Amino acid sequence: MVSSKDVAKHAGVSQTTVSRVLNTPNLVKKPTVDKVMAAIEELHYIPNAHARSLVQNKTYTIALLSGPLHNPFFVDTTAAIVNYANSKGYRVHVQFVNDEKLNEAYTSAVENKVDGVVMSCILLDDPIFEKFEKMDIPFITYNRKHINNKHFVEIDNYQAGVLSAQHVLELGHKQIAWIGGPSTVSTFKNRYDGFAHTMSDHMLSQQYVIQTDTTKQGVKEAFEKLMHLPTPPTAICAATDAIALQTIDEATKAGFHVPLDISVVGIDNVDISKHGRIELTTIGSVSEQNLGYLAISELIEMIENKKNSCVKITESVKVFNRKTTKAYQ
Amino acid sequence: MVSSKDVAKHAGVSQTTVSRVLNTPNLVKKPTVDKVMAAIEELHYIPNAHARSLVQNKTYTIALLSGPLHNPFFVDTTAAIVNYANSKGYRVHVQFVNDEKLNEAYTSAVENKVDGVVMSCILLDDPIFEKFEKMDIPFITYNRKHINNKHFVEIDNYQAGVLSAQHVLELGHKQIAWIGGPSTVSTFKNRYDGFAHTMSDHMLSQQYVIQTDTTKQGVKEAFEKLMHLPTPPTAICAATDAIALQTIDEATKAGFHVPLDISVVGIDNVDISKHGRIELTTIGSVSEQNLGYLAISELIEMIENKKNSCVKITESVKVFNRKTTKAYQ
DNA sequence: TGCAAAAATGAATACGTAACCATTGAAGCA
DNA sequence: TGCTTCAATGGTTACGTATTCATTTTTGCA
Repeated sequence: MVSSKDVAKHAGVSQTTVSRVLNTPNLVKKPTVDKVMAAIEELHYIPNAHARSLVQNKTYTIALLSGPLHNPFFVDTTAAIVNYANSKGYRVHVQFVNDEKLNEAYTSAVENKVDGVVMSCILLDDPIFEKFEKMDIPFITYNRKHINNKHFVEIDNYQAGVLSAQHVLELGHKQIAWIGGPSTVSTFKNRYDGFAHTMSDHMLSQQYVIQTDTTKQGVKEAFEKLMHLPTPPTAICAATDAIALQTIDEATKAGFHVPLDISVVGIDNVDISKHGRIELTTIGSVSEQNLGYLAISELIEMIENKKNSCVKITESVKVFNRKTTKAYQ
Repeated sequence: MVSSKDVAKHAGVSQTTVSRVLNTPNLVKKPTVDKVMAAIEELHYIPNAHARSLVQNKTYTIALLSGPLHNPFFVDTTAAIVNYANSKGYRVHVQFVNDEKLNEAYTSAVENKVDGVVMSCILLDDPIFEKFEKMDIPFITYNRKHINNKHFVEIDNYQAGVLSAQHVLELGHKQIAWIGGPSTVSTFKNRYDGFAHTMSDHMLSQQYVIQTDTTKQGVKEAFEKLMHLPTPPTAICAATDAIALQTIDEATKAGFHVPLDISVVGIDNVDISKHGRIELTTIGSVSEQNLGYLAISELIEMIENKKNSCVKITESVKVFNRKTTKAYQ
C-alpha cells in the first residue's frame, strides 16, 4: 500500500507538502507541485479515503435505506438519489431494507459515519428518529413519514387516497375495493384514510378492504379473495402502483381483462406505469418531480449549508388518467 | 464523538480491553465484559468503521458499478447483488455509470479501499482491468466481458443472438430487424454476431440492422427509421429486453399492435418481461439464475477464501416463448 | 544592503481502532 | 511453599491522512 509518506520520500519533500499538493496546490511552488505529481504518477499513489475521513470527520458518503426494487417506485427514486448524490461528489451506501432488518441498517449507517441518511423505510413511530437527531446526523425521509412530522418529502397521501376513490366513483363504480399495506407506515395509513373518508362520504360500505404485506404472494391472495366474493368488486384502488401492477398481473393471468372486466387505479405514477402496454391510471405528484430527487437535493443542502430548518415538503397530487379504469355499466 | 477511549475511562479499564470486549469477548472476564458493555450502553458508543478499516485493511464494502436502472436488467441484478452482499455483512457502494464517467467510478472505488468490485460497465478493452489486477483488488464483471477473458459471469450471448434470429425465422419472418447497442461492449457484439451469422446462414440480408445508444430517444428513432422503410420489418430482434420493451412501447404508442402487426423478441429474460400485460418473448439463461447473484456470490467467495482461480461462467440459454412474437402470414 | 513581511516548507500531532508485546495475578501441581 | 503455566489486562504502536505550529526561504521595499 503506497502512502503519501512514500510519495514524499520519493519526491524529496515532506508528507505535509504532498498533502498540500493534493488539497491546496496554490500554497505550493510550481516546481514542487510538478515533482510531487510526478512521484504520484510513478508510484500509482491513490489517497486513502478512510484515513481522510478519520481526521476530517467527513466521509462524502450517504446512506440510502430504500424499499425493495421489485417496487418500481423505489427503482425510480433509487436511480434519482444515487445519480444526484454522485453528481455532487457523494458516494451512496444502498440497502434495500425490510422492516425487520431496519436496526442493522441504521447501525451500519452510523458506524460508517455517513454524512447523511436518506430513507424511505421508517415506521410511523420508529425510535431511530430521535437517535439520528441526537447524533446530529442529517437525514430525511421520502415517501414515508414519522409521527414527529419533521424532515420529510412526500406526496399528499391523504388527498391521493381521496382522488383514487373519487376517480372510480365518478366512473360509476359502487363495489370498490382497496388493496393496501400495513397501517404502521404513514403512506399506507394516510392513503387509506383518504380513501375511506371519501367512501363513507358516499355512504359506501368498505367490505372490500384488504391489508396486504405488499409481497407478490400477498397481493395475489388479496386479489383472489376479492374475486371469490359473492359480488366481487368492479374497481380496485391500489395503495401503490406496485400493488396495482401486481394486481393487474394477477388479473390478466386469471383471465380478467383490465379495464373491461375490472378497473384498477394506482398511486405513485411510477415511470413504468406510462409504458404503452401498461398505461396505468394512477395518482401522482402534479409537478411530476421524483420524490427521491427532492429528498437527496434537500439532504445535501442540509449537509453542506448546515441549515437546521426543517424540511417539510408535501407535493400536491392529481389523477393521471390512462387506460386501466373504465366507466361502470 | 465518543470513542473507545472514552468508554475505557468510563468503565475503568484500558482501551485495549474495550476493543477486546467487542472483538474477542472470550478473552475477557465476565464481570469486566459487563462493566464495559454497561459503559458502551451509557455513552451510546458506536465504533468507527473507518478507523477499523485503517488498521485492519478490510472495509466490508463492495463497489457496484451498474448500468442505469431504467434498464430492468440492472434492476434485477442490483437488487440481487445488494441483498446478497448485505446478507453476508458487506455494504455496497452503488454507482450507475455511463461510459464517460467510468474512470471517476473506478477511482472512487480504489480510494475507498473496497474489498471488491463487481461491475457490468466494462468496455471490451478497458485498461482498468489490468489496474485492478495489479492492485490486487478482487473483481468480477457480469453481463459484459473484457477481452482478457477473465473473471466474468455471463449468458451465452452469441447463442442468444442465434436463438433470437432462429425463433423469428421459424415463425416464417423474412424481414427481420436488429436493434442493438455499441459493439465496444461484449454483450452487444456477441449477441449481434450470433444474430448476423444465423441470418447469413439463411441467405437473408441485413438491411435492417441499427446500432443505437440504447437510450429511450435512440430506440425511438431506430424504430421510426425502421418503420418508415419502403418494406418495413415484420419482426424485430432486440439486443436486450430493455430495448425490446422500449420498442414495444414506441410501437404501441405509434398504433402498432405487438405481435399482430410486428413481432418483437428480446434477450435477458428480465423479471418485468413476465408481467401479464407484457409477456415478452425473450432469450434467457436456462437456469434462470440472476447474473448479479452469480457474480456477487463468486466475488465474496474470492474475497473471503483468497482463491485466485479465475471465475468464468457462461450460462447456456433458451427461448422463453411468450406473447410478443407471432407467425408471419 | 538590510529588514520586515510573506511565501513555502517541514515537524509533530490527532483522528479511533486493532494488534503486538509486556505485565500482573491466579491457578495448578509437586 | 515454590515454581510453572495460563488467564486477564494494560501500555504502546501503527494505520494514512490533514492540520497546527514552527521554521526556513523568498520577496518587496526603503
